Amino acid sequence: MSLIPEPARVRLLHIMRIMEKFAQPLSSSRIEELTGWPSHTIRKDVSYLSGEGEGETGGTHGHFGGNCGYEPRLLVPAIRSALGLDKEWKFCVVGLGRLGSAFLNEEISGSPEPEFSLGGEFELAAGFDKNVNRVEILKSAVPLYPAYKIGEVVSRFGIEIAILCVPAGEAQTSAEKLAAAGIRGILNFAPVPLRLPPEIVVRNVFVLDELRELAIHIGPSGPRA
Amino acid sequence: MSLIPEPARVRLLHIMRIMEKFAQPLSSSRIEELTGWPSHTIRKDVSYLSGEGEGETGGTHGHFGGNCGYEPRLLVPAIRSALGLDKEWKFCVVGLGRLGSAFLNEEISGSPEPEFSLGGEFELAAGFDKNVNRVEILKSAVPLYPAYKIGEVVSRFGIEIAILCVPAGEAQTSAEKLAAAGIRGILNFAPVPLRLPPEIVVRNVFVLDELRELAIHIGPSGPRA
DNA sequence: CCATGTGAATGCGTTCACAGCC
DNA sequence: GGCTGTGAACGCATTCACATGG
Repeated sequence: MSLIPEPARVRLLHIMRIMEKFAQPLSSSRIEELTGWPSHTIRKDVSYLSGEGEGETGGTHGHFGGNCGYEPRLLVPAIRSALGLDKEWKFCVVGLGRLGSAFLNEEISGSPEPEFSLGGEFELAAGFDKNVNRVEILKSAVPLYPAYKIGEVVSRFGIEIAILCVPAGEAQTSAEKLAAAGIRGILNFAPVPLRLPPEIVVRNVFVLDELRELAIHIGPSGPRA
Repeated sequence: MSLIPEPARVRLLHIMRIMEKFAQPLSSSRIEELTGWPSHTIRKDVSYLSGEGEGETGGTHGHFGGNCGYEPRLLVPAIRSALGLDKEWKFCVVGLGRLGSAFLNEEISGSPEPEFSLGGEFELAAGFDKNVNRVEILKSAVPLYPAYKIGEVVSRFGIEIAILCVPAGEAQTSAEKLAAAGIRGILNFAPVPLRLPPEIVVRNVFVLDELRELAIHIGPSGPRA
């Protein structure tokens, strides 16, 4: 079932994001301009979709549009369903410092611009913080709870994903609380690796590593060292 | 010079991070436990270092430690130099909303715990925001400036990297300002791709995509769909 | 035994080149 | 001509298996 290579799935994810903002058809070469990935790679990635679950037309041409490019109306749902994203996910934010609170109100940054919305497929269902004061002071459209209620709230609301924004020293214990509560995936912004049962999917965002990778690509004295 | 495969460099980066916190030697199998990467992969990655610039011992054994594992004192500097990280980098934060301000004071989250420090190799040299009010109100150990001073400050201080935390609508213009000022790398948290000259290295952190990738790995009804 | 170290084989994603369709 | 679509060739990272040293 999961025959699509992971790098291809990541690209399809980005392609989907771009297409969501367009109504007109987008050709593979136009997508190349927008993403930097070669057009044949895009075509190959899209071709994985036809090989999968939805063998509709049976022809060898134009599954997702005519000769002018890919039709967002056709491609976006196909990607969503092939990637298993045609589902509503509930997630929570654990740790409401400056970073964690940035995710409240379904925003990613400190601005109310709609482009920052997380979109319809992920619903922010709760926020948690160890500091009861902060929980009560922070204004938020989503309900906030003290950290000791993680177990109760996560399982009651069926929250499956958590964004972990606590300090490094609390990350492991917070993660274990989430695991015990039945969480299934954690997006970890705390700069420490988490030790969890393998059935729990962890994705790390280590800002220091990101800076270092940038530095690697820049090189000591130019774009290519 | 850059013969080390990129995936290997990323792993070496993480290995370096882990070793920085240890004084005792770490064996490849111990690193496997900590990272999940197989020990032979770690050994292969380390072996790339010997093939590169530093052909020191000439032997076929124990470049970076004895028979008890890798010596952090030896391995960490070797990785740093092989990856071109033995240099001080100045960076700035553009956009001081909740997300951007989380990076002030060299912290990554809203907590003053030292583990969140970005370490010695990256120096936060400035913060910028379009909103002059915010620039004046925010307390910070690093100097803050209104956004129109980006060009002046970046070139004067020799800032080479920027963390971009502005709303999507401002991202492209902010990035162009940075580019004109001579920035060489951008860590982009704004959820839009940036169109910049190819000599400028861009690394995107799209939280929505991270959530989606998590969801992909979790699958519709279990760890593996 | 334990550990690292590394050429050689394997496997997989990318790239190519061309076929099919408008 | 444009485009999508896809099997096949290619190249590179991973993995294996074994050599080397303590």
